Amino acid sequence: MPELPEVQTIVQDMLASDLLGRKIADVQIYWKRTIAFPNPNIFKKQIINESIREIGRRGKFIVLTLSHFTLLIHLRMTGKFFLNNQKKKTPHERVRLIFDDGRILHYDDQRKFGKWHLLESSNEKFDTIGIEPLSPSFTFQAFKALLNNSSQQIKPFLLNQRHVAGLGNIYVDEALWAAKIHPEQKAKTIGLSKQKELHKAIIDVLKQGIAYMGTTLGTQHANYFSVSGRRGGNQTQLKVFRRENLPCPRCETTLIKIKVAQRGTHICPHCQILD
DNA sequence: GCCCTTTCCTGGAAGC
DNA sequence: TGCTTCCAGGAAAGGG
Repeated sequence: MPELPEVQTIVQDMLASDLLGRKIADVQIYWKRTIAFPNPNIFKKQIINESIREIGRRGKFIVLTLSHFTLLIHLRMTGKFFLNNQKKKTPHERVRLIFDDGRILHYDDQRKFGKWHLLESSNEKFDTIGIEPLSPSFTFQAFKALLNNSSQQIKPFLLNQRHVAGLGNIYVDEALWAAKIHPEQKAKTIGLSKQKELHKAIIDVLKQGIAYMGTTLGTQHANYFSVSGRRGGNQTQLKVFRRENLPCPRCETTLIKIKVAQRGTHICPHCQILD
């Protein structure tokens, strides 16, 4: 599932694909509900003839700055992009953008959870998104203040995009394992030294994810591919995620899978103890 | 206002 | 073998 490192890799791929300055000549919508805003007819009218001015990321959103609008895309579980010249519709294609050079950006989304928003300003959407964990504003002091202000369990706290932007199930499990914190520990009850370890772990697991160009799990129906169709490499670096019944890389205790806030959660029952 | 539950979706896996 | 049920999960909406 695309989280910050996967979205970052997609953005880097789009930038490397010479999409900047390209004009959108046409658009096809195969699943109307993918277009969250505005309604699909208005969306079509507004986006045709727009040019791509900037390509970026905010949290898990891909941000395409166009001539007059901002296109925000959230891939959720199974959204993917492929850029090529192939006109044939793929089985799970929901939207396609056709550029003035003939290339087609196919948006594939098996489970139809992904959403596109075409807005005049991205501000309204970004008001509710928290700190970028790889930006200078993600200081330990800022993170500590957020933790000390929440009685939520640490796992759902970290998954909540209002606090820290871009974390999902994979990188939260990895960061909590690295900091030796149980996912059900209440945020405000985490001690100072573990708060510091967690702050560092979040940055480390995300940077590693980007360095390995994302995490691709599974084979046939893998949930993440870059724009060029390349698989990520970070799955070989995971320490706990989807590694239940395997030994903990730190202490060799058998890793287990539990449920926290309705999410499948992977922990080492020896390293990650509730305080 | 905070926290928990439900909903949206498909297809592979598990159960019978 | 073939059918049904369960499960995966990000984020928004609804409920307590």
